[in-house]
Amino acid sequence: MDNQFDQILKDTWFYRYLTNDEKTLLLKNSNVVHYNKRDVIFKQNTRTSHIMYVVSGLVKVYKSTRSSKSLSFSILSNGSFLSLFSIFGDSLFQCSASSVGSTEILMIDYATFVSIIQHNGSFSLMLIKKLSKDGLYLTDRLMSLFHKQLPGRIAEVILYFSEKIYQKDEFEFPLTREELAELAGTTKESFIRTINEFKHDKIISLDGRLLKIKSLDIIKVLSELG
Amino acid sequence: MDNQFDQILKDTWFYRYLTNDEKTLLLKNSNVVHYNKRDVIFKQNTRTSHIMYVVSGLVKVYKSTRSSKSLSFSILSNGSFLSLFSIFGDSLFQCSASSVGSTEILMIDYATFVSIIQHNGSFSLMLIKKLSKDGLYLTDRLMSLFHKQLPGRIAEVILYFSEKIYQKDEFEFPLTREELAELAGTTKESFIRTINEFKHDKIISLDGRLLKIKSLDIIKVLSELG
DNA sequence: GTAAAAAGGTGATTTAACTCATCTTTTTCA
DNA sequence: TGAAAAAGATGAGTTAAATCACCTTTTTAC
Repeated sequence: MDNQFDQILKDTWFYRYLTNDEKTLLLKNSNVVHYNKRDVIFKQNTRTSHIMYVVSGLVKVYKSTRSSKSLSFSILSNGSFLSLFSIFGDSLFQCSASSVGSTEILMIDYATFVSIIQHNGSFSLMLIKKLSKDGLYLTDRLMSLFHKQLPGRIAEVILYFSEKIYQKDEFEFPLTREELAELAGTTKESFIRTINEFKHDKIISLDGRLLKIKSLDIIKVLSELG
Repeated sequence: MDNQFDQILKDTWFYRYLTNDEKTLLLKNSNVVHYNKRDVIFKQNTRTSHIMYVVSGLVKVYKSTRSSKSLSFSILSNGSFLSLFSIFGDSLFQCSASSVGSTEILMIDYATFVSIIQHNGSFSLMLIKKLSKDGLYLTDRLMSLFHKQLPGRIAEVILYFSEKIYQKDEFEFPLTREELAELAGTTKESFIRTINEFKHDKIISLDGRLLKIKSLDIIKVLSELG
C-alpha cells in the first residue's frame, strides 16, 4: 500500500473508530478515484457498488424528473459519505452525483464495510448517528421546500455556501445560476430575479459568481422566516 | 414479566435478530404505553428519551411551521419505529407524533437499545438498512412535493392508504380532510376540490370518509406522472 | 337535547412563481 | 481567433394553488 493512500485513510474522521485489523482490511480493499470538473460519479438507477467518501473537492447530489427539471439535495465536501441511503436501502442509486470541481473519492469495498459494521459496535453506532443526521437534513429540506417562499430558500442557499462550505462571508459560487436554482428548488429565471433583488436591496454584493454578504442579519431573518 | 408483554415482543419483526440475553434485557427495560385517539405521543423540540415502536394502531408524524401550517411526513402502522432520525441524530425531537386511533407503543430504554446495537452486528446492520429506507422515503416525498402537482400528490395519498395501510381498494380515511391535506402538502380547500374532481371523473367513489378506487390505473398514472 | 365547535364544502379573488420569448455577455473549443 | 454554445439577464403573459369569505353538515360535550 503506498504512503499517500495510507495518509488519506489516516485523515478521515472515521479512522479513530477502527481497530488495527480493520485499518489494514480497509487499506487492502479501497482505492482513490479522481474526477474532473463536471464528471458524473454515479447516475440514478444504476446498481450501487462501493461506499464512497469525499476526500477532497465538492460533489453535487441531485435527482432529475421526467420533465428534465432537477433538484439538488446537497453539495457535499470532504468528509462526507455519498448516498449511504441508496447503498443500504436499495440495490440501485436513487439519485445522481457529479463532481463540481476536481474531486478525489475514496471507494471502499461494500462487503468490507459491512463486515466492519458487523464486528465493530462503535463504528455501527457512529454510522447510525451519521445516517440519522442525514435524515434530519432531508426533513429540514422538505419543510423548507414546502413552506418557505423563494427569498427564504435563496437566503438558505447563500448561508449554505457561506457557513457549511466556505466558512466565509465572501466566496465564489462554484455553480452556474441554473445549478443554484436547482439547489433552491426553483427555475434559473426566478433565481436570478430574486438574488438580484437581494443585490439591489444591498443585502449582498454580487459580481458574476463572487458574492459578499453585506447584511448577515437580514439573510438569516429571510432564511428563518421564509 | 407478564405473558402478554412477552408476546408483544415476540411478535415484533426484529425479535429474530436478538440473542436470548438481549431478549431478556429488552423485556426488563421496555414497557407498553396506550394512547387514545388524537393523543400526542411526543412534541417537536422536546427531549428524546425512549425508542418507540408501534405495536398496534396508526401514528401521524408531522411538523408544524410558524404560520400554523403543518406537514405530515407519514402515517405509521404496526411494525414501525418512531422518529429514529431524531433519537440518534439530535437530542430533541425534530417532529411531533400523535395517535390517529387507539394505539399501543412499545417504549424501549435508549441505553439498552444502544447496548444491543454495540454488541449485535446483525441488529446494527438491519437498523442501518431500516434507516436508509426511511431516508429514501424522505427523498421520494421531497421529489413528490417539489415537482408533482396537486392531482398527483393526492393520488399518492390515496395509494398510500390503499396499498401501505389497508391493502384494500376500499377503505375509510382515518383522518379529516384537513389532515389529509397536510399529508398531501396542500390546504384543506384545495384537497377537497381536487379529490371531488376525482369523484366527478369517476376515478374514485367517495362518501364522507369512505373511499373506493374505481380506476386504479388512472390513479397510478396520476401519481406517477404528477 | 341543544348549543357550540369542528369538519366538510363552494365560489371569488389574489398571488408567487413558472413559462416563454428575447437579448447580451461570457466561455468553450476547433 | 472567431464561431458556436453556454450562461446570465429581463420583460410580458400565464397559471396552479393559496387565501378569503361564507355556508352547511356533522360531531362533541354540557
